[in-house]
Amino acid sequence: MKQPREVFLEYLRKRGLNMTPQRAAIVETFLESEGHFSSEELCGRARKLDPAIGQATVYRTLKLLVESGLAGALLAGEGPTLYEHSYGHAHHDHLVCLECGVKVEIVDPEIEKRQEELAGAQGFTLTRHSMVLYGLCPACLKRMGGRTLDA
Amino acid sequence: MKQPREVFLEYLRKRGLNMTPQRAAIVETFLESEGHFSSEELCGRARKLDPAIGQATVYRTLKLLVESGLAGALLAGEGPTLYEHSYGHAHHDHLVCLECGVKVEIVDPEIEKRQEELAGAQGFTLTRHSMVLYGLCPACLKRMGGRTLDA
DNA sequence: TTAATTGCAAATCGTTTGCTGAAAG
DNA sequence: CTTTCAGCAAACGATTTGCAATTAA
Repeated sequence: MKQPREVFLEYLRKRGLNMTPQRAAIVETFLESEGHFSSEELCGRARKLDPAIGQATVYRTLKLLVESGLAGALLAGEGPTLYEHSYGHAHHDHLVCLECGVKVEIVDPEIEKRQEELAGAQGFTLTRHSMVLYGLCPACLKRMGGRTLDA
Repeated sequence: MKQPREVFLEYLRKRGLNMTPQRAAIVETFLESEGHFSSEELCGRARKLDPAIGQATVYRTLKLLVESGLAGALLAGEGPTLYEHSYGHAHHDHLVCLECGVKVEIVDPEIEKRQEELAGAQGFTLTRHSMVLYGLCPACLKRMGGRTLDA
């Protein structure tokens, strides 16, 4: 499997785009970041490499990262879009705690298979999907005791 | 099963809120609307009953409709939030065509069950979930022939 | 009378875009 | 040279909010 930087460079080449110090810094920062993070967070981190980097450039580069297949975007209904690594990662869905926001990645071939079947039954060809399960994580469940949830 | 207007009135009462002509017009319009629609669309329709209704009031009333259980909100990653009837409707997920935007509602007890299992395996208690399958509907599939999709 | 409600306009928030100078090939 | 880029600030779209003037109970 090619390494991510190579994938990105190839993507740029294919599109007739250039590598620049800013893009390099952002990609570098992206590759070093773990979990889920927003464009703004990434910008903050990238500025440690180059304080002059603009938020707009980060947005533009994130778009390239997504298109190149290195990054995945989680359109959170609430708040900013979160990004994550997607190169070399199997597709996964998310389990989110409504209290503390912790996110757990889950994979289930059975659900994936059923999704294909359901789509097929309607004559659809699936491209992608998003599934997010919301609830309470074990820690919050314990911490809140039996009280109701209405955050 | 109580009728929706009654449900809404009870909800208002319980919260110490008042019924007003504007709320009545918006609820009425909501109940007559089918499928998925945005706050703005609903506002446009409600103005046929009362042209002075403000967009802000529609947003505020939609929030009440959701809280009362009459409406469900689809946090579309793209564009405005779409609303639909949820009172007396079984939970369902969505199948969306990336080309023409048509939305099909799907229900599958098997997936619902599997979701509970997956969440339980992580110690989570599920409150709700959202699942959206994206792809091409039969019509677009045919219309586009074998061409690639990169809209 | 008294809290709830309205419409408006201004404010937010995340994200995109127009612009002008700078830089990559 | 000729695009492509960068950074900035202004523009955007959806939604929320402050406010002063009504209105419901």
